[in-house]
Amino acid sequence: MTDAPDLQKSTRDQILDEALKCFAERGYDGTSLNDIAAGVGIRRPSLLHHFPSKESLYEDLFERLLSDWMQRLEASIASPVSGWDKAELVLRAGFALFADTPDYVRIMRREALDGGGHLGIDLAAVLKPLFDAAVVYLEEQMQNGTFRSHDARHLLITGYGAILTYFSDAPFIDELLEDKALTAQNVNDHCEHVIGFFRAALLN
Amino acid sequence: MTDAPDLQKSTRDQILDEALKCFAERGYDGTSLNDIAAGVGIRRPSLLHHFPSKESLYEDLFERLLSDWMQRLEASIASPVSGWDKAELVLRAGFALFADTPDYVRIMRREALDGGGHLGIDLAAVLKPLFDAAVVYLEEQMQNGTFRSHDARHLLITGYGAILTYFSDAPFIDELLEDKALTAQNVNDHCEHVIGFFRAALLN
DNA sequence: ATACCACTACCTACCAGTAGGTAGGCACGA
DNA sequence: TCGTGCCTACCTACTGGTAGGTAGTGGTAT
Repeated sequence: MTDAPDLQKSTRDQILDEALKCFAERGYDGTSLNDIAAGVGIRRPSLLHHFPSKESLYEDLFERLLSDWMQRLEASIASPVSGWDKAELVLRAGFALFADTPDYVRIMRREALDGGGHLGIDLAAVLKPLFDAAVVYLEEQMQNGTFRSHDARHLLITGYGAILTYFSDAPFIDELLEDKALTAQNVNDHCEHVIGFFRAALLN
Repeated sequence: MTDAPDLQKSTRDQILDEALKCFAERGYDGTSLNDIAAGVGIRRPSLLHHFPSKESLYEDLFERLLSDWMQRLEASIASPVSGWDKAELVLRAGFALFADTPDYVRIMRREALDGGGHLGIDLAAVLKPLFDAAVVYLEEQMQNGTFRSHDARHLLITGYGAILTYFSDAPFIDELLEDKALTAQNVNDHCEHVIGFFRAALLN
């Protein structure tokens, strides 16, 4: 409980930080416990003193990030604005979220690629309620003429892909842009672009 | 799509087929040569009789798929239509390409996630000329008023993410849609949606 | 104080299992 | 007879995980 000036993070937190980096960069199978332990500066058995297994370490990490995301997203979803402003708010919240946690994004993307199957947590099941709520919202806006008509489900999937990709594929996009994708400037440019693009597509 | 009778397929081609499936599903590190060999019905050393190493098998596969893609894309890019029709043509060509080769898409996505680093081939370097040409084309269309103004580079990245994601994350999207994402019907729906969405965003 | 105790965090040494890859032999068709 | 295609047997390196030991810490009874 001594919340004194944290000169140094606990070993456990250092492990989680390093694991996040490694899993994001090289994936679950591409990361060995030795890699993580070495990054922290301890031996593998010492790491396994803090987490009972590789899988449980990954699950801890994954669940923590997922609940972080849900909290932040729900905060913006619950806000009382409406119409385009709400869509823009959520888009901006998503961008800010991803920009803050690009390593999380890559892990999520890897999970989506694998179909979430290789671990206990079902990513899609957690996100589906949000998805369904967004579908209802979009269809309302389309029906009352605020938004142009699109297929709400496919629209959401398009938006999901458009935003997530910029962060998950950052190493690739670096090369296309001939510049670091994740600089504050470039992230901001992409955010403004996506919002402008969606506005152009949805509003008359 | 309807391949020639399997009886006629060389072992080498069977290996390439099985490797494609495995690498797409579980990634490079998640796939062992035993997995591939077992899928073909031979032992691992027999597989290594056809390919000198796991890495070279992967590279063969990857280069083959990349040149397939380039061929098909260039065919549609070279067509003499212009304005929105050209954008639509290329979008449709991309969709058809991805729909035909969803396993390739997942491998490409994995490669983009890893930054293409862990193998010799530089995906971004190959795609960059296409990217640059598309930027020039879009900026022309925007300047002469055919398209609304957007940041061409970010627009392309958005499009890339929107289309690729539907195929790469199919297992995840299955659950959101409560239906198989890759049925002909759903692929077609998504294609029409994306085209409608881009048309709405680009045309006045 | 001091001796004892329980506990944490780390270590070395080791395990069984599996990875990619090699060596060498056997069957068979040109 | 030679090359191809496949095999079994084996190698080394590394995986996740375990066993057992050792510092250091902090509380507590003497």
